[in-house]
Amino acid sequence: MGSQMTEMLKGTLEGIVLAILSERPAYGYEITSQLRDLGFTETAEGTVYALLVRIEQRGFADVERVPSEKGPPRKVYALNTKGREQLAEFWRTWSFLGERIDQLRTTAETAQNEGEK
Amino acid sequence: MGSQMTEMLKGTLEGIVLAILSERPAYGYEITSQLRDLGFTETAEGTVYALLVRIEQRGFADVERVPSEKGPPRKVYALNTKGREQLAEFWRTWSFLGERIDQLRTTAETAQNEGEK
DNA sequence: TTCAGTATTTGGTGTTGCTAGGTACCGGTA
DNA sequence: TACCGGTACCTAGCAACACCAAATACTGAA
Repeated sequence: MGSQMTEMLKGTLEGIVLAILSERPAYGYEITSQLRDLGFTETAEGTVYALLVRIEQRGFADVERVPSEKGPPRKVYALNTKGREQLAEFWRTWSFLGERIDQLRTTAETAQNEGEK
Repeated sequence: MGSQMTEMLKGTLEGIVLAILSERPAYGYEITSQLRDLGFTETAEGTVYALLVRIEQRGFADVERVPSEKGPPRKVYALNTKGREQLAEFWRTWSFLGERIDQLRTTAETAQNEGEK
């Protein structure tokens, strides 16, 4: 996808990563590949790492260094209480927005069809 | 709502306004109040006007100055072909994102419930 | 003439994801 | 040994976006 997706991910990517972390703790490289599997093939590695720094700084996750057999030590992020609250808030905001937009879509398309008669 | 919504609106507000314009031509002040009616009570006027400038500059809408009885002349924006294409692209991007996120939500909540057993 | 409502504009700010590169550790291969 | 691909993390600088604050301007009513 293109720049639309880039702009739309602003504000949602954080929620997406929080949701991934809510399933189980994970580290950056792992999250990046999970995002690829999810369909976000164009999300850059650097983006994920920067986001994780932010998540840690805001106290949404606890971090633990775990040695890896295949490379440098991993930084494993585990969602904590504050992070779960943030995720819940994300779902609320997402639902609100989704409802309005879906509503707008139906009325807009109806208006469109009326005009085509 | 708070800053979550602010960030989430990035990239979607343009689509929302394009959708509003797809129903019928409108001017900034009018769009602002429509947004309020839609539930976006915290969207600043300045934001809408800046967005409309962008929409015009990218050639998504044709603009016409129309005198008003109650104040300064209105700048009426009418969505054109390019704008409709952009709107269609917005719906595609939105659907894609929505599907992934909803999917993530269900799996995350399921995992959550499993953990609570 | 002051005020509220209508209507648009503009400069500066903070947050965000992306680009593009770098560092570092490991195993296998030439 | 030297090299390379896979793993794993970090960073500086950038562009886009929504928001804030304030200004301008036109109208009719108090």
